[in-house]
Order: sequence, then C-alpha cells, then structure tokens
Amino acid sequence: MLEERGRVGRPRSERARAAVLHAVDDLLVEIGYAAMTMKGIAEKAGVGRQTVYRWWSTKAEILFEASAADASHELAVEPTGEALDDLVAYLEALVHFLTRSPAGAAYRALLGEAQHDVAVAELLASKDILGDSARTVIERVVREDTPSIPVDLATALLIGPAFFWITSGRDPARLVARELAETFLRELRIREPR
Amino acid sequence: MLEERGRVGRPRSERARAAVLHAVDDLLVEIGYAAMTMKGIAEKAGVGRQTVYRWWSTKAEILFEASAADASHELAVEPTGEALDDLVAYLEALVHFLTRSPAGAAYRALLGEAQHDVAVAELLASKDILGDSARTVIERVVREDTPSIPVDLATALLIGPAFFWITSGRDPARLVARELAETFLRELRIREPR
DNA sequence: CACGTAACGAGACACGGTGTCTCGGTATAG
DNA sequence: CTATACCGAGACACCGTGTCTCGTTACGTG
Repeated sequence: MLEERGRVGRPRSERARAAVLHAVDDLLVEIGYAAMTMKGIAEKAGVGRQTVYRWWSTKAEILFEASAADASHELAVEPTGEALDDLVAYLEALVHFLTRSPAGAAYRALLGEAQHDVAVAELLASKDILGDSARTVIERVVREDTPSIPVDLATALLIGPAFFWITSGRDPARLVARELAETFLRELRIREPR
Repeated sequence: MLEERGRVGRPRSERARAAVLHAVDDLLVEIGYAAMTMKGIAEKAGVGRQTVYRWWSTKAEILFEASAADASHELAVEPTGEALDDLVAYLEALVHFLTRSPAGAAYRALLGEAQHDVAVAELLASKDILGDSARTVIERVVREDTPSIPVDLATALLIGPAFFWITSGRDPARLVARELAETFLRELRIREPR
C-alpha cells in the first residue's frame, strides 16, 4: 500500500528522514525543546525545509518519533522475581526518565503542549508510553488471572504520585521510590489477598 | 517602599491593569491559551502594548495572576464532618477544575509551559495551588497532631492518580473519585491506626 | 499655578519563525 | 528516454515579539 502510493517519481529519501531524527536528538540536548525550530532542524540535518514537512507536519511529531523508542527502552526494567524490587526499580527508572533523560525531557515537553494543543494530545494518545511501561510491571506483579483491580486504575495509582511530584516541579531527590512502591503494593494486596 | 519608587510622574493606572486581567479571562474562554498573544491581549483590553509589559513580562505571568484566585476558590471544599466525603468532594472539585474550568485550563497550560520553560516553572513554584488545596483537606482528615505521613507525600498520593489520569489525556468520566478517596483513606489509616 | 516627570494609548520598527512556493537538479518506473 | 516526484536551497508573505518613539495626560513639588 505504502509502496503503491509512491510508485512513480523519485522515492523519498530514508537518509534524509534519519538525518532529521538525528538532528532533533542532538538539538534536544544542545538547545532544548523550547528553542528548537523547524528551520533549525532542517539546517542542522542538512535538509530542505519542504522535505521535513513532507514527513512530519509539526515539531511535536518529529520529537515524538525521535524519542518514543528511547523512552520505551529506558522504562523497561528487568524482572527480579521480587515484586517490591520490581516496583522500586520501575519507579526509579520513571523518575530518572522524567528528570534526567533527553527522551524524558522530550516527553515532558510534548505532554506540556498536549495540555493546550489537541493535535499533540491525540499524538500522545496514540502511544501510551508511560501507561504501557507501567502495565508491564503491574501485570508481572499481579499474579491472578482476573485481577480485582482494573489495570488502568492500578497504573494511575503507581505512576500518579511520582508523576505529579516531578511535573509539579518538586525536588526529585526528596522522592523515595521505595516508599511509593510499598504503598502501592500494600494497596494491591488489600484488594487481592494471596 | 513601593510607593516611594513611583513618587514622581503619572501613577500607574490600576484601571489598565484590571482591564488586562479581564481581557485575559475573556480571551481564555473565547480563543484559548494557545491562540492568546500579548498583542491580542493589549488590543482586547484597549491598552498600549508597553503598558502590558510594564506590569508583566510574559503571557504566563498575566495568566497566572488572572487565574490563581479563581483556582484557589474552586478547589476549596466545605467540611462535611466525614473524612471520606471530604476527600470525594475534593477529588471531584479537582477533576472539575482540571477538565471544565477556564482557570483549570489556564493552570494546565502553565503547567505545560513549565515543563520546558524555567521561568514559568519558578512562577508556578511561587504558589503551589494544587498542593495548598490538598493540604487543607488532608490536615482536616488527619486528626493526629503528629501525622506519621509527611504532608507532601500524602499530597502526592491524593492528587497524583487523578492528576496523571487527566494530564495524560485519559477520559475523566472513567475516573471514580470515591474509589481514589477510599484508596487514599485506607493508606492513611494503615499508617496511622485509630 | 506652572513645571517636571513618568505612565498613558497608539503604532512604527527590526527581528525571527512559520508554512508555502519556486528553482535547477536527481533518482526511479515504464 | 521521458514522465514524475522528491531532493536541497532559499525567496516569500504573514504574524507575533519586544523595544522605541510619538503626542498626551495625571500627579507631585516648588
């Protein structure tokens, strides 16, 4: 289907596409999201402006694509066999992602724009990076086949407190992942004994 | 001190200041935060552009001032005498604020900008609207003089899940305030028996 | 009452980003 | 070999920014 559309004429350059994504990665670290412009991206990538617009229509789309893969990777934690340790590791990864990682900075910027830009909100809704990563850990911790707690509620309970802490500008150093993990696990076990 | 600085010359017009704040309130509802410009604000207020910049240096500052009072008011709930009811009422007010109120829209927009703009982050940190309102309810619910749970942790546990739910674009209708309130209260009572 | 001073509304200004368009050139299908 | 669509480059009109300059106005002081 995709190939049929572009059967005629010069094919799109994957090279140009990769150069743009790479440029965005660099610029994000060098100058930050706010100072990033479509103009700057094109120049940094050594690519025509029209070429950028041919692949993506907004800065948000490029950034999302450039950081989504990194994000999923950074939020994946190895199972330890111990529920509490898994949760602690996940929350620490989450906090590190949100506060230290370039991909996390991109995610926060996008999440910010989503608050007053419907297009960005829909973009973010298309791939629930935080929710997916949390779901993986939660399903690992919850052994029952039919958990008594809805997964998305559990997601909000697990992620919510840390997420609020960070995005509302509180000091990450004062956030104790183990405490949040214990609280969450306690709640889980009250609802689901054994 | 403040009066001494402006002892000479024509005094600043409180009328102009009020006109700007009022214009921002209107524009927020009419065209939304994203479409709001300093130019547009000045014109809507019937005020010179320089006058706007004399009082505030950014759009964020005006919006913050224009909506902070509304926000505090909308997040204040009457005590019912029953802890659970208080928490439910608060969470419902919080969700309504974040999803329906113009002041809430302003707050979300500011919070969004704060994710990639240090100045806005500092502005928001200067008055912790959500945290303050939550603290009031929490201190009402926690009867002990020396609660075994730090207030700001409790704040994150109470607000976090709902906050994450909304800002990550999940459907507010699927959020059950009573469930979150019960969960929070359960956690509080485990830590603090009696 | 006159004078100095600073804020007033209005708008000109240079600057920079936006998204579109046009250019000559180029890679691929038929 | 021709048609076609993409390539990099950059011109273009548009808009918002923040500063500056008008002539005007309200208040303090002498």
